[in-house]
Amino acid sequence: MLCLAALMGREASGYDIKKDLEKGSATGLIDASFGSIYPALARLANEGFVAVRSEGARGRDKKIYAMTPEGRAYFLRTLAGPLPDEKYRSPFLFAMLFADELPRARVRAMIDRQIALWEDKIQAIDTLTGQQPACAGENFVNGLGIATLKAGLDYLRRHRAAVEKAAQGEPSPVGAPSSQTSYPGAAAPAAE
Amino acid sequence: MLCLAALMGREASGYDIKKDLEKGSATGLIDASFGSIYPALARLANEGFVAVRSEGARGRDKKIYAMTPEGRAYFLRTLAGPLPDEKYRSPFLFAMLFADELPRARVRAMIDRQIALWEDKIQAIDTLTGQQPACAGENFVNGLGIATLKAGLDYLRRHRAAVEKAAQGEPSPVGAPSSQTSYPGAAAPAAE
DNA sequence: AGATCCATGTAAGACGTTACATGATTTG
DNA sequence: CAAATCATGTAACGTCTTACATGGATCT
Repeated sequence: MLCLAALMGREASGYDIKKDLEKGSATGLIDASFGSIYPALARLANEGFVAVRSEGARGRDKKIYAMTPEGRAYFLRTLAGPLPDEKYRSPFLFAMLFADELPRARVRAMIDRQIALWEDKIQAIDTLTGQQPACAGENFVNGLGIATLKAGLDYLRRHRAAVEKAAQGEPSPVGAPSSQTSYPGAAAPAAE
Repeated sequence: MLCLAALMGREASGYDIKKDLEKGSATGLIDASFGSIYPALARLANEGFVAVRSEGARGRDKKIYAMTPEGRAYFLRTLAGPLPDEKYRSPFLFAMLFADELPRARVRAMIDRQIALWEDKIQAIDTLTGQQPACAGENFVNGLGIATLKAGLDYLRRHRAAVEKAAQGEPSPVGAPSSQTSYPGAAAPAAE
């Protein structure tokens, strides 16, 4: 699916596809490693959804893949069919659920980092949007990304004080929780 | 990690943990199947991070797990350590990237569905927030979720017209792309 | 009585990443 | 000349989901 998507726009080698995904506006939304790209391309070629052409450019052996009409039809048919649920895995948000139990300095650092990450992502999308002309679909997705990222940033900036206040005040060298909430028989800190 | 998180708030059986995750405000953010929960609990018990107690309530054999001080320390230490990157997998956004090539009716339906999903999620968070008292961390995460979801909804409503206009106008029974963009030798539609 | 819920666990399989193995070419 | 980049692929490993196997209890 991913490889087919990459080949909708142009012909490419496995290596090219990896680069495209890294540089694309949608990092974190879409990515794949060589270990999945190469087998996927081989399978797609086998099924007739892509065509391979070897190119010995300057002595290198390079396999250039291109979508076939069957591949295109299959791809669009799949996209138009029922889609799986979306999934958002955020270790940051997961950690924030327990901000009350974490040292304040760490909570601050995590939020700082998240703000920086989201700012960078907005920046990256902006830059890419300025560079290449995009179709309506891409503009739509990029715009949606920017809108939600901005809303997230805004929320983080406005509400961070509340969580940070609730976090554990004592720096306490490393990981020794200062107030145990309500555990029967839980008193010994156990450093390691 | 997930199981430890669930056991931060209360004692529970594997079954209970699954239910908690399903009913928690963070569906899509956090989930796990029995196939991963039970082995995880066994491993954690083996490592001394949780304690097991069998309870033959009404003849049923039920294993109730509770966090140990070691487990608690381990959990908080991990959360305070370096966190992996966040990942957002959205088949919807992925499909929208190619909205220009999809039938307009399908694009409309997908956006309608996404709006409904996000509305439901906001509703679910609101309801849960009203029911149970939460710590600062949970309120923070819930608030952030609502803020970004609302921004997303707002964006979808304001900009959907643009993508829908760019999508393929001809309904054309099923999956036959009406305008091939620029593929050398791509003329035969190939229904299947 | 039959369906549904409570409850645990195993096995098979899908999927994806990391690391390894290899080698040419370009750049500093 | 060394380092980075281009380029492909395999193998090991981990993680998770699905499906299966099992059985008591509760509800209709």
